[in-house]
Parts: sequence; C-alpha cells; structure tokens
Amino acid sequence: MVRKVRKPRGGTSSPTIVDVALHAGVSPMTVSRVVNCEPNVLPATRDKVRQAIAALGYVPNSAARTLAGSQQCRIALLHANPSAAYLSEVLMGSLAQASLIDAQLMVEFCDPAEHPQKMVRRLFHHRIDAVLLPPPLCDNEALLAALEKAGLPMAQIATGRAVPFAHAVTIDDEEAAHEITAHLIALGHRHIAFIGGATDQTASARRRAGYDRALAEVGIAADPALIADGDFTYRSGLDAAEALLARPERPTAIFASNDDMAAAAIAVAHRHRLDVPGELSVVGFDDSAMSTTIWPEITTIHQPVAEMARQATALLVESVRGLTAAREPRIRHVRLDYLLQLRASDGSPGAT
Amino acid sequence: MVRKVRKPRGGTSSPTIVDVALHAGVSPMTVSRVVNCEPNVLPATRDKVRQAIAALGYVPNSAARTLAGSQQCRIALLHANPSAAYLSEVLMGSLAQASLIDAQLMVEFCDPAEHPQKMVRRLFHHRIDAVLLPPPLCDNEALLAALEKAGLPMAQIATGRAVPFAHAVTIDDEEAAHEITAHLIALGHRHIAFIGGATDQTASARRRAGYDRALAEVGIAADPALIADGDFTYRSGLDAAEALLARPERPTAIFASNDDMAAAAIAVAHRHRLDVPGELSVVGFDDSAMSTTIWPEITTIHQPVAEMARQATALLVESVRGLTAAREPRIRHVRLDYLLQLRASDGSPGAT
DNA sequence: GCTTTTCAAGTTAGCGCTACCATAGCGTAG
DNA sequence: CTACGCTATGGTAGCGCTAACTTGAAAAGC
Repeated sequence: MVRKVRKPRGGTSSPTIVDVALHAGVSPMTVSRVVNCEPNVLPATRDKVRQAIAALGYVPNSAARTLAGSQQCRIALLHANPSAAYLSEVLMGSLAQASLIDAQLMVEFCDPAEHPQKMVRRLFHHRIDAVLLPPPLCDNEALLAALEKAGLPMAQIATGRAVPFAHAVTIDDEEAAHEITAHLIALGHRHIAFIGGATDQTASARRRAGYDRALAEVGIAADPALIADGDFTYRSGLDAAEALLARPERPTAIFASNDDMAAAAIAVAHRHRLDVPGELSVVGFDDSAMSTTIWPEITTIHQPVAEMARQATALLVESVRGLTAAREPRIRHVRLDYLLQLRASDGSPGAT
Repeated sequence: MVRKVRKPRGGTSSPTIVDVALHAGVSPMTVSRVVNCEPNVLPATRDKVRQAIAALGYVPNSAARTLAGSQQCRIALLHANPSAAYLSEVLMGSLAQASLIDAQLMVEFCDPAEHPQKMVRRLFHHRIDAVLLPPPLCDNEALLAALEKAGLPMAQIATGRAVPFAHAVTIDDEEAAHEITAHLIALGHRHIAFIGGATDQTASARRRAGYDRALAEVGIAADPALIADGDFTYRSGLDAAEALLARPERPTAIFASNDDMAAAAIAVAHRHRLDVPGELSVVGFDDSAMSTTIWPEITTIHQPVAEMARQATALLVESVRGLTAAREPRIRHVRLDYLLQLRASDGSPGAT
C-alpha cells in the first residue's frame, strides 16, 4: 500500500523551540522555561539552552506564544487629535512596550463630542481589553466614567488628577511648575507673569498651583494683573502675552503653561522689539517639538512622554493578564521624574 | 480503566471559528473561506455564515491566523528623529494598515551617522522582513544600498527620487510646488521669493523646479536675489527670510519649502512690522502641525502622510507575502494627490 | 450512456508554543 | 525504612486557524 505523504507546511524559515531543544539536548519545555525566565531550572541547563539559542539565533514566535498562552491582549490608544506632537511619542513608547510583551496596540480616534457610550460600544466590538488615555482624554470625566462602568481597565497618561479606578503614570506638575518658577526667581526675577492652560485639563490647575507656591515661598505677593488665561494654543498665547506686555509696568519674565504659548509669547515680545531673554525671559512646559523649533530655544520642563506611555502600557497588560489569572487587579499610580530643561529663552532681568 | 480527562485550557473568552461553524451548520473550513473572501462558496452558504458571524460577534484570532498561515511579517519603521511631527502620522497610517492585515510593526531608531551595515545587521537580528523609510532616511543612499544588498524589501515614503529597487509612495513635489507658486502669481504677485530646503533631501530640488517652472510659464525672469537657501529648520528660515526682507526692493510673497521655514518667515515679517498677508504673503509646504499652530495660519501644500504610510505598508506586506508565495516581487511606485490648503497667510499684494 | 472536469464543501494535520500533568531523583521527617 | 515533600525535567494535548488534500455531486464532453 502506498502511504500518502503530505507535503509539510511552511518553508525553511526560522529555527523553532524544537531546534533549540535538540541543539541543547533538552526538551522543548525546558527551553520554554528558560526563554520565559521561569524558576526551577538548573543554572547549568539554563546556560546550555542560552548557548543554543545564541548559536541558532532563535527568536520566539510571538504568534504561537500568544495563541498557546491565550495571552491575547488588545490595547486601544484613544486620541483626540491625530497630529498632536506628543502623540508620536506616546505611540513610540506604547508600541515599544506592546511589541515587547506581545500585546496588540490599536489606535482609535475618539471625538470628545461623541457620546462615550458609543465609544465604549466601538471598543467592545473591536474586542479591546484595556484603554490608554493620553491628554486631553485622560481628563474627560464622561469617558472615564463610561469606561469604568464597562469594566475596562484603563490608564491615564500625564493627567493632573489620577482617578482611583484607573492606572496612572504622571509627573508632578505642581512640583515641576514650582521648580521652573523658582528658577526664574533665582535668576533675579520678581515680576513673573503666568499664562494658564486649558481649564478642562487638570494639569493646568496644578501648574498654576506650583507657580503660586514658588512666589509665596519667597514672599512675592500674587499680582492678579500678572495672570493671563490661555488654553494651550499658540493663538491664546498671543493674546495673553499681548495683554501682559501692553501693561506699563511689564513683567520681566513669563511662565507659559506650555511651549506653544511660550513660543507665542516670544513672538509677541519680538513684535514689541523686546530681546528674549535680554529684556524678557520666557519659559514653557512640556518640552514639545515647538520648544527647539523656534528661536531662541525655549527653557522648559521636559516630560518623559514616551516613558510614561511605555509604563502605562505595561501596567495595562499586567492588569489584563492578571485578571485572567484571577489575581486581584491592583490599581497603580506611578509618578515619574521630570527635568528642568535649560535652554536659551531665560536669563537674569536687565542682563544683555 | 479510568480515562484521565484533562481540564481544557482557557476560559470563556471569544467565540471561535468552530462556534460560528456550529451556529451556521457548516464546517469550520467554510467559515474560514468566507472570512477570507475566498471564491467557490455558494452565496447562500456565504450569507448563512455571515449571519452567524454577526450573531456571535465573531472576530478572527489574529495570532492563530498568523501561526497557521505562516504569514508572519515584521516590518521595521526606520526613523531618524523621535519627535518629528510627521512621524506620528506615519505611525498612525502604518499601524492601522499593519494591524488590519496582521503584520507586526517595529519602530527602530536609525542614526544616519551609524554605519548602514550595522543597521542591517540589527534588522536581521530582529528578524525584520521589510523596511519602511520615511524622510529623511528615504533619501539616504548608503542606507538604501545596504538594504538592497541585504535583499530586504523596502518602501520609500515621500521621497523626491524613487529608486528602482524600492517601492515608493509619493506626491508630485514638483507639480505641487508649481501649483502653489501659480496660486501666488494668480493672486497678483510678481516678486516671489523662494526659500529652499535641505539639499540632501531629494524633494527639495523638485520643489525648486516647480517654483522655477511656474515663474517661467508666465514669463517672470528668475531673479537669483529672490532665492535663499534653507535646510528645513526654523532657524534657517529666520536667516533666509531676514536676508530676503532686508533687500531694498523686497518681495511681496515668500514660498518656503516647508512650514517651519514659512513660520520663521512670518516671524521675521512681524519683526519688520510687516502685516501678513497684507504686506507680505507667505506660503509653506507639508501642512505640518506648525502651519495651524501659529498665527496667521499658513497656506500650504497638504501631504497625505498617513495615507502614504498606509499604502507603503500595504505594498511591503504584499511584497513579503508574495515572495513566500514565489510570485515575482513587483516593485511599485505609487503617486498620491496633494492638496493646496488655503489658509490665512496669503493674499493679493497691496491689499489690506 | 459513461468519463472527465468543475465546483462546493469537508477532513486531516499541523503552525510553534505553553498549560497542565507526570515522573524521577533526592533530602528530610517520622 | 517508608512516607512525604520538593525540585528539575519530560510528555502530551491543545490554543484557533488554515494549507493541502479528499469527497461528493452536478455539469460538461465524447
């Protein structure tokens, strides 16, 4: 009888776990354990396996891994603005972590005007397991509530107010604002103006609080005339700076709540024929692309956006996989370090 | 004899192809055929299956699909600048397509100063099947050559010079530059200055060519004094615009090769107390975030960056899977439409 | 009429990996 | 010396899907 032999599937492709096992003289299971850094493997065995892996250039097949481990994890990155500068950083950080731990990242546009319930339904339809919320969506109460009601794990990135039912990765906006204000004070400034951010983003209030505290600490009376409202747009910065610089006794420094508004303040200063930083210091917040694009480059607070996104993604995946493993899903709030990024837009008052 | 019954694996989770098959009263294979839009399925059967899919809310498991079909496809998105504004758009487009067709996108930083050979080795180590090259890397000859030598399929995004061995998705830079220059001419401008882009990016020369052609077509003599060199940075735009506007007979319009330099030109104009667009029209190119950030918003050429990235990704995946299927890998060069994005920075000369 | 082709399904056998269980070897307690 | 636990490793059975082949029936060809 002629035994029919089927043609085997694929081509040559990459070495598999079996190849490594053969090469190392152990079972595939042991290789799996080494690859996944599980305990209970003798150091000698571990080394043998590691050498085999290196020799063959073995790279685990993530599809197989996901399938076998039923670790499927789909994370949605919700965003409100497709061209926001920080979105690319959020994406980079999140994507790096996701591909590292075999999670799937889906990018989803979320119109803030859309009914949150509808958004949630769309997420469910896409089989989303968890949601990543960068600003400004991280402060959208209705959305947060709807997601919580749906029982979806979520993580807020760079919010000023971490809610108890969501993971959060933030920097201390208040402390950062305090530090950059204190820096201006240390430079000798006494008339420091402040341009506020959008009121619907919780970080705005915290930045203002840091500014207030820094002034209060050195006994400078808060002057309402030095406070201007903005909404994080360049345009609003233009108006705010115009109002600030039109005053007879103009400030010697402006702290804008973000870099776009700081750039606008610099533009207004130039229009008023004021040298920056000679006659006016301007500092910003965020360290966005804008801060190094324009001239002079803006002294600002650097936020580790990519790192925040990376950690938020890690928290979510852990949370989703932990749920499957029936462990209690612990909510975590992580605070990362910011950095006072000194550049060319600040100096001592009266200095040339 | 006691037959040992193992506990089955996972939990409840999503419906599988078997569930759908049961519901529709067909075999899983038929469901697979319907899902993959293969031919040779009776319309009636197809409908039954589709209804079952809708009823159960079935979504194919991409891990299983990849594994079974051995369709593994890892695409590297090489980039030179982590915070470039367009990177987020490239990422969005590319990621959307990748997740749609179950390809894996890896984002890889590529220092242009690094030896291309080393880069290629890194890609091989990561088991990369194809490479996506947004600007400025898409014009890096050494890198292109190294990738070709390595036999890696690649796609250039928005290059001005598509090489024969790489896929390319572009817009017609020359035609676009011609159109925006013609637009200025139609507005009544005769003294139109040009700020050039970086010479190592092939799009720069094409934009210049479009400008030249538009002038020549209406018989305006090329005036070397109206040409300034830039390198796509805001800073270079500042210098270029300064030189242009310092001339006794200053131009009535400036066409900058990108938006950053156009923004710089506007800043210089304001410093010179020139109204934009009343006394000076300024137009840019790219439609980057900058063009709507500053005031007045810049009239520019919109490039469909995300769509270019999406199509480039699709071409690459097709190319990789086609190779596996032993079909001849056809190189394709796709040209997309740009859009003249009219905003507030242009007007007729002499108009208030 | 019967053979051959064509089409619409179904069956089988993995893809590469890991969860779960089994087992062998060894040390410690009773 | 047996009982028991503990550790290091191996065996097996899928995870959900699809490539490759098989089957059955209708259509086409002689």
